[in-house]
Amino acid sequence: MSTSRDILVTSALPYANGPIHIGHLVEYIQTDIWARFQKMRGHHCWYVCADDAHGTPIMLRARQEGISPEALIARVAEEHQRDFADFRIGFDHYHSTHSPENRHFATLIYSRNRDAGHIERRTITQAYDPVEQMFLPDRFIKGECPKCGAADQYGDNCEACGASYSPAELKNPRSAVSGAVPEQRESDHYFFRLGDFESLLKTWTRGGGLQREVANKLDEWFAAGLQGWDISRDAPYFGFEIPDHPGKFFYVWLDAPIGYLASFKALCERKGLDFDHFWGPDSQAELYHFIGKDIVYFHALFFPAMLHGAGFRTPSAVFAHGFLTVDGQKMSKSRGTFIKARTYLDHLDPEYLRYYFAAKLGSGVDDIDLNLDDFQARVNADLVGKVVNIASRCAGFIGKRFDGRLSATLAEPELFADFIAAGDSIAAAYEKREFSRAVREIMALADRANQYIDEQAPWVVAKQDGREAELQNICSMGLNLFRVLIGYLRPILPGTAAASESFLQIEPLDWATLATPLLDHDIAPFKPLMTRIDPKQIEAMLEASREDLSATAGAPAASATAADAANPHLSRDPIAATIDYETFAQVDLRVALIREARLVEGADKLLQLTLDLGGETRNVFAGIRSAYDPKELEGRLTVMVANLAPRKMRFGLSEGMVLAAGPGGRDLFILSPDSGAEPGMKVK
RNA sequence: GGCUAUGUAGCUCAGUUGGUUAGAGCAUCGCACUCAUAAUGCGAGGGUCCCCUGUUCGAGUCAGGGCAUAGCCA
Repeated sequence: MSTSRDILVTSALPYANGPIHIGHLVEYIQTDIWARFQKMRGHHCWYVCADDAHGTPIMLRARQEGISPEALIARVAEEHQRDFADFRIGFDHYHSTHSPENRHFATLIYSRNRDAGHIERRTITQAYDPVEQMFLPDRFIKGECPKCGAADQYGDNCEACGASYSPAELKNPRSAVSGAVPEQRESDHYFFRLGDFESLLKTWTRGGGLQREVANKLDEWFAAGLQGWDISRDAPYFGFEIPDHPGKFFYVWLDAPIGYLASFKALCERKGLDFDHFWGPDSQAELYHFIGKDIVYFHALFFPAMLHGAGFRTPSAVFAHGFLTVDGQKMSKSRGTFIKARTYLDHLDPEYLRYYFAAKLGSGVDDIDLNLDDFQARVNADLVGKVVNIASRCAGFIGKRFDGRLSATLAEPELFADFIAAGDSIAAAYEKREFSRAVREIMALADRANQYIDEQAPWVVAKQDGREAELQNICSMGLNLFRVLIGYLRPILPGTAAASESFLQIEPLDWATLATPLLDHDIAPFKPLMTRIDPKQIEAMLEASREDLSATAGAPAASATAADAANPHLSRDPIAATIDYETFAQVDLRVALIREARLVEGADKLLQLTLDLGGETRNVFAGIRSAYDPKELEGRLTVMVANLAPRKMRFGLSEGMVLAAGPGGRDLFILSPDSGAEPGMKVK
């Protein structure tokens, strides 16, 4: 084996506003397999990660939950780490971007780039929410698509027609936070001059550390010209304040990748490692970032440029992977295929998913599909039927007839040598992240092991007197083949490997010791190492995932694709997940008489309604001015949500809402009960 | 719309620099076996390699144009 390498690997940082799901796990499992493989090869490999804890979505979510952002990210960090640990993701350290180390490095990298002239100030115009008194990220502005007119689209692109545009182009824009009409306001922002690093980046791109597809993408970006990158955000913002610019904060995407440094720094403190050996400008250590293909931009352009500008080394390589689909389609909440890590763990063994992903992962950026029927068939056939079964077939004889003792000699040294020789090719596949190839080769060996046992027919030998030594040799040979197989699978199946090691009563396997067969050795009684997947478990997991959704009713339903546009309403606004009656009954709908309707001074979308509930009146602001003249509403009956929390608006307190359908503009239609209904009647 | 990928058996995927009759696992069917968690072994059937047009003695592989799917467009 070659000399020991110093390797630092990372997975992208999960965002701290929600739980880990099986889509995330593709990356953590991929990275973990690679890191475990490197460790088995005897290299000094460190695997670090962290929660990405800053930004507007976290700030707003915390506010929505009525807790501080710190409390939110602390809770999520705990959930994330429990999920990762249960999937046997073997981080050497897990940190947070909201940490002193990260503040230190973010500030350092910023100030060094600033001092070198790579930061410039520009005044930009941005949407501003006058009610919340904050600037709005594109995702927090909603309105009608300027191309197709679909209502309720985000500020960056349209989910109905796929158009992309700037928030300023949206028709009837409004803040997703307060509902207010956004204003355009100016603000000073700080930009990282990415263009200063074009030649560095071109050299780095050609350095061989990037996948072909990713390098192609970069060439495209080079051709388009590198633009400055806005790295600041205005208060209020949950993040790090820029030291020399009070009221300005580092954009979350600035300090997220810097979290790799911060997390590793914390590991260095714990383990006494030399940080500069890995991150210094002349570092000879290897540095790899595993990421999803959607964030190549940040990792292959900004991050290396900022590191270089601040006097750190650039990554050896960035490894992008594709997305996960389930049964050939995007994960869907309504189909139950939006499966959280925890939901999976409640029903299935993590080893199954680790194996299945490994069996499908290559070094490219292709999406991979979790086909649930295939998943069950493949895990049962390969792992239980083939691999674990080898141990099971042999262990009984060794236990019952030889008191758990393996032979002192190896029955088929040539076959064993073939198994060991195959290790080079398997290792090469692991090294290149061609896990699916490694799995194919390992399974071909498992087939040979089963063929060997079949040819030798120990169950026949066992019935013949005087052939005891032969029987012991055959079964010992089978168990030695099993030991090599489980060694090869160890990066993928750490749990099964550990159980096998304790069955064989051996130290944790590494690549080098596999070549020495286990002879004249006592093993423990055999216990099943892995059980089959029952389809009921998968069905129960899907069912639970559907239930997860109803627990969070009110979350936006899965977005519809432009393809199923037969009915534009259903495709723009898909039917939400099923809820039970109790959930529905929480909404108190009442028949209301519109006693008075008035225009609202200063609001071009609102009408102020005075609603009579038969003994109680409510003041409600309704966004229906574009469709109704106040006079035509007075005296009408309609339906309102009577127990909606009052909302303070600029024009007063709104104590409920009236129900209306339609995309907006003139096409808004409020509900009316049939004649006979009286104000205050409950709708149920 | 532009760009980057992907499209091979019912399912999931291999197919190296173009080279005989396109492969594997699962599923299906037949046979054998009964040590093993109904596991295993042997064998069979199953293909318009998305479509079209080229290049070539020869194309799953290369080029051009379509179609479908996914992602990116800061």
